[in-house]
Amino acid sequence: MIDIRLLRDQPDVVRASQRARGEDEGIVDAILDADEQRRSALTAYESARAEQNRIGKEVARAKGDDKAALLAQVKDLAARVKDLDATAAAAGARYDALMLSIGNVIEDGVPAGGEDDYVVLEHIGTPRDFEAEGFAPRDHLDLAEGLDALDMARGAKVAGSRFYFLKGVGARLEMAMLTLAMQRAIAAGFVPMITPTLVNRTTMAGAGFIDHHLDEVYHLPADDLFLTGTSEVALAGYHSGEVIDVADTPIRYAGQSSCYRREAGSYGKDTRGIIRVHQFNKIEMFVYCHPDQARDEHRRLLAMEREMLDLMEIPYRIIDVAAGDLGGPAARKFDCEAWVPTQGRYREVTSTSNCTTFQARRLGTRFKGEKGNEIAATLNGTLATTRWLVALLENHQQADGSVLVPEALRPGVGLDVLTPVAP
RNA sequence: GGAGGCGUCGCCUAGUCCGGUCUAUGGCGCCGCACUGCUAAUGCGGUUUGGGGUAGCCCCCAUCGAGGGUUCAAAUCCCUCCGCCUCCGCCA
Repeated sequence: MIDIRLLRDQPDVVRASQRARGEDEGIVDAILDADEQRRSALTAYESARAEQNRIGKEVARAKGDDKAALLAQVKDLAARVKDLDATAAAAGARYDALMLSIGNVIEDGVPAGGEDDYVVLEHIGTPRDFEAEGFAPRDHLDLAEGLDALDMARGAKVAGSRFYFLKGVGARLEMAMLTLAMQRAIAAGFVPMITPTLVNRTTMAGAGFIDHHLDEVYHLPADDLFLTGTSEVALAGYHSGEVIDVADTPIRYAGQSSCYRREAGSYGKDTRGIIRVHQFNKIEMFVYCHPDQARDEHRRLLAMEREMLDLMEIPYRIIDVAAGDLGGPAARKFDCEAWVPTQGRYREVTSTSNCTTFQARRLGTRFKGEKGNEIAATLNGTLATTRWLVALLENHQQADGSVLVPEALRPGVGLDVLTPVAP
């Protein structure tokens, strides 16, 4: 949720943000109008209620005829208070619905436009020239099956399409990668967390996934619990309703969890291998900080992602995601995209968002500031995830189907080279 | 799944049986002031959170786990839900 005071004081800022996102800027005036109505309805209710409270105290003191007279007088008032309360509640509900539907105000410098209007900030590393090396690269699924590292067929048998088993060196590679990511996060001052992957409705809504991404979320109706698509959800809920101490120093968490996504609406997309799956693992960074520090903290999360990708020794680029592709809570988002040789293009492997106070306002996460309690800022970013295996396998493959393990992962995997097994 | 207990303004706690004087008691902590070589101790005052009104001093509304209901009036009565604790049952 955005700050209503910003919308009242500088509606043009919000209009410009909506325009850049390609969304309706008329909603700004709709909200201002609803806010006006809500406040006048509230004032009407509150003054009637004050009158009722005042007479109520007289009733308590009065006796006999006086009391009977007062009761007769206040009976109508009680009915009127009830009506005014209902009116105010309805006006409040209209206002809330509008406020929840508007996305965060974008940060200065975010490219305008939609999915294809991103700006490439930097390329790191150079894709290998397989033609010059004299062989055609195999895709990650071929490679992984050759290494007996991945079993898609049995994943489908046991759970359905887009499920899989990571097996043998596949499991070892993922565990080594996740462990390295966690160790680096700890070294950088992040508090390691293993989070709940099932959360209640309140938490899911607070993180913003019920209003906007409901189709992508697994729901367990018997218990009204939701499987989370990222530990961001649990980490955002962690300090909900609390006053935390981030006036000077950010609180930084690194959450490890399995992540679950329905991938509804992506039928036919990325059906080969593990690029798009229903369940995967991820190390997610999540930061609470003073709003004034959010921008710097965002760059710090990006730097963490870069260092980790550098250790994977894979070529990647960094993009500044366009306003229309940000998602509601983000004011700015940087994605790192790794080179996938067999697709001849870059694919998203990390994503870091600065949600400023948008998410925390909804979750009620505050800190003691100079002007009393203020809303904290939240940020998140990927430090490692299962999809990275695609880039690791494809970029480090050799002509014989073996795969070199990057230096940084060798201690964790316990191998320098992953070698194909006999068929 | 069953039985019982509990949930009060940062923490602990009184109040709930029997609705109104609850503007929620007291302690701890915290903040300010006073006193005191310094510290400590002591005394006095302040200290829930959110919203609305106001130029401002301030005023008003809501808030006793959450949501409904009864009533002129609810921390207090009724209903539903949530969470925690104890015991029993079941159990990858």
